[in-house]
Parts: sequence; C-alpha cells; structure tokens
Amino acid sequence: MLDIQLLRNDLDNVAARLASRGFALDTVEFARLEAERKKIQTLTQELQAKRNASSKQIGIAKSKGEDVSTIMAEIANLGDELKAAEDALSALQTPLNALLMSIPNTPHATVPVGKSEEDNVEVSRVGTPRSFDFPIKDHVELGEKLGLDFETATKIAGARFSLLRGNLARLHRALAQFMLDTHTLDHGYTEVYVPYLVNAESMRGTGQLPKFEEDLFHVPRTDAEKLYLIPTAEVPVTNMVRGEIVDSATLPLKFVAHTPCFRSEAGAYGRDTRGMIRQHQFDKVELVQLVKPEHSEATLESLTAHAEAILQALELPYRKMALCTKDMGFSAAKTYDLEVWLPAQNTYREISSCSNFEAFQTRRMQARFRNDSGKPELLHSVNGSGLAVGRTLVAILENHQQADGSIHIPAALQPYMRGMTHLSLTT
RNA sequence: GGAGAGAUGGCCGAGUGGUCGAAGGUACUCCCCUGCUAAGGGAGCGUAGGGUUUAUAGCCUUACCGAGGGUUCGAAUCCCUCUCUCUCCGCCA
Repeated sequence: MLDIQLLRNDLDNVAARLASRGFALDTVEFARLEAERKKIQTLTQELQAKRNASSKQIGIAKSKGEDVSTIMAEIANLGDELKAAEDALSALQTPLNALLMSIPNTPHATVPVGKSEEDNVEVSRVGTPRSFDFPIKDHVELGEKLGLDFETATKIAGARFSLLRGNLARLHRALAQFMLDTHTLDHGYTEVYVPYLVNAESMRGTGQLPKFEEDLFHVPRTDAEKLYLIPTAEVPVTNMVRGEIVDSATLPLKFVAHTPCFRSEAGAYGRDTRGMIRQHQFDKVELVQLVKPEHSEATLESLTAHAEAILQALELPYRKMALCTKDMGFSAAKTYDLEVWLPAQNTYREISSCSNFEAFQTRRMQARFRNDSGKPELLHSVNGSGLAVGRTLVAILENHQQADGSIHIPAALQPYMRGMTHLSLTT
C-alpha cells in the first residue's frame, strides 16, 4: 500500500512512476473521491463533536439533577443526520480503500524502465555452462531412472505435483538442509518454523490479497475464518511483525524458513507443463529481513548475495537480472531475479527472486520500530528465495549429469549425503 | 469434543451506562534534592486519522479498552456473533 499522503500531495508524479510499470492510475477519479472524502469526513467529525459535547452536557446536568429536555430536544435530529453522514463516509471510504489496496508499489529510481521481460537488465553472470561431450538429457528423463515419478503423483493428487523416491528424495531434503545451515551459520539468519495455513489478514499484509486470490489455494471452514495455503514463506514470516513496534536494538531482523509453497498458477495453464519447474506444491527456503528504511537498499544487495552463495556452492552457473518496471511483482520497489543455467532448455531460468518492498508491506501491516526521536516509524521489508528447492534439484540434475545418466553431487552437498559423491541409477 | 473463567495503555491492575483516552502501581524520559551504583520530591509519557499550517512543530477535532455488529442523547461498561487465552474433563502425534 502506498502512503496516501504521497498520493494527495504528489498525485501526478506518483501516477507517472506507476505508469512506468504499466499501471494506469485514474488520477481524476482519485482526486474526485478524495475531495468528496474530505468534505464528508469533516462534516461527520463535526457532527460527532457536537454529539459528544451534548452528551457530556446531559451527563453533567443529570448529575446535578437538572432538567435535560431542552438539550435533548436540540439534538433530536442529530442522530439521523450523523447516521447519514457516517454512511456516506463509509460508502466513500470503501472504494477509496479498495483503490488504494489495488495500486502496486512505485518502482525505485534505479529500476530499468521496460515494457516486458525482454527489457530486464543482466547485472552479472557467474560460472560457465559446462560443455558436454555426450547427448544431454533433461531432468525429467534423468529423473525417470533416479526416482522422479510424475505418474504416481498425478494419480494421488493431479497434474503439477511430483513424487520423489529414494536418494532423489534424500537429495531434495539435503538441499534444503544445506541452504538452512548456510543461511543460519554463515549469513546470520534465525531459522523459523511457521504455519503453512494463514488467515486473510496475513495475506493482505504481504499483498497477495485482495488482488491475487485466484492464485491461492484456500481451506473453507464452516464457522471460522477461511484459511489460505501459503504461496511463499514470505507471508507467515513477514507477518510475524504485523501490528508490532519492534525494539530498534533488535534490528535488522533476519529470518530464514524452509516451507512448502502452494500456488494454483491460475494464469499459467500452457506453460512449463513438463517436469517439476512449475508445480502446485514446491519447497522453498526463504530469506526475510526487516530493516530500518535507510538500510533496505543495501540489504537487497546483501540478501541477494546470500542467495547467490548457494548457487556458487552448488557449482551452478547463473546470472543476476535486474527486473524492469513492467516485470516486477505487485509489492516490489526493486527486484533481482537469479536465473540458473538449465542445459536441456539451453537457457537461464528463474530460481530466486529477491525484492525490496520498502514500506509497501509494512504499511499494510503496521510493522514499525521506534526511531531515534522516539516516534514509531515503518520498517522496510526485503526478501528473497535462497533458493527454490525443487528448481535447484532440477538444476543439479541437469548441470551435474554424467554420460551414464548418473549425477555428480557437488562437494558442498556431500556431507549431507553421508559422503555420497554420485546419485547412481541403482537407487 | 464437554464445562467454566477471562481479554483494559510497555508491563501489572482499577473501572458494570454520563465530566473516561481511561484511577493506581511499575517501567521509561527530563528536572530537583541527596557525600556515591540506593532513597526522596516534581513533571512528562498510547496509536491511527481528519482539519489548519511551510511543517513529520503547535492548535482544534475524530476513532480506538480482543474483532465485528447492535441498543442509547451517551458504551470499556448492556445485547449478539466471532477470535484468542486460561482451568478442569475427554481424546490424541
């Protein structure tokens, strides 16, 4: 959510920045609603003040045993008037608030302006794609012999689910363990275990609701509030500080969580149907930091480097992309995508997305700290995948495949496999 | 799942229709006093909005006592729904 003060004071400039990411803000409609709001809110508050003063007088008079019928008569119509004003105000604030909640974040000044993902800018490229002296296979073909079973998963749950067996399942688990250990022990994050089902308020806090409900799985309940399956650990972890004023001495807060993620991928029917690139359920290790505003830019850089460290340790070639204005997510002010090399697709594919949300999420959830002058101030939130576990498994299979179809296990991962150096076909 | 009790400001804790945004205590901040890591005296100390304003200062004002609705001139206090916490019983990983 943007700062409504900013919209009031600098509407055209905000609209221009939003236009750069392809969002058309109806400034005329906004200004109209705002003018109406101001008029009616002032009126409502005046009536409320009048009611409060009169009620107080009645109280005083009654305590003295005086007659109150004169005052009562004076405000006989006040109730209806006030009710009408309050109704008009809320009838106005509902669309205004809905509009505010549906406006995406303004891009940071350093974000490249662009019209599609074609305009994303490559920031760096690390590692060299291997040259193979044998015909390479993709992860689906490699996985067939190693315990990757889509047919059974489809029988159990449906399309876009996967089932792993034996050492392949173990490698998947080892990847998550390795990532968690690296981020906690080397990068200073605190590991958290969190709920995988969250309420609507949490989804609003990080920006999934109200706009992207169709991308979420939810659990209906008869009496109680509807619960949603998390599409990323960002939701439960960031909402840890919702409504809190955190002690500034504890900043920055650095959390890492390994969770499954559930996405209905409503708009992606034809894409990546083969393999485990795009699934309804996948595991991810997520990095979340809550920092003082002046630190969020630098935090995005360091957090992205923490994710990159995993790719480097796993000997996976990748490139770092600065997303252009059009390609960024709803809540982000600036985003780097890390794209891993997938030899079978002969291209780089997203494996991590690291974003600075500035105060966009924390404003929605009123997550603050007390600044040096003692006033509560909104935190900034920064997060990123470190990394998507399923896609990392895909990358390991494809990049470290051998001529015989076995998979070389990167040295960093071997301790997590009790010294195993290869994933062999007999598993 | 059954029975009961509760939810008030950073914390503890009063307050069952009227001058309550909320006593008191404690913590914290500032000042005074005091020959010393203490005690005492005084003052301040919630959040989010709106209006005014050069102003995130001041002033005026609204809302907020778990959440949402309702009754009333007036609700922390009464009514309804929900959420959560605690105690006992049952069940269970």
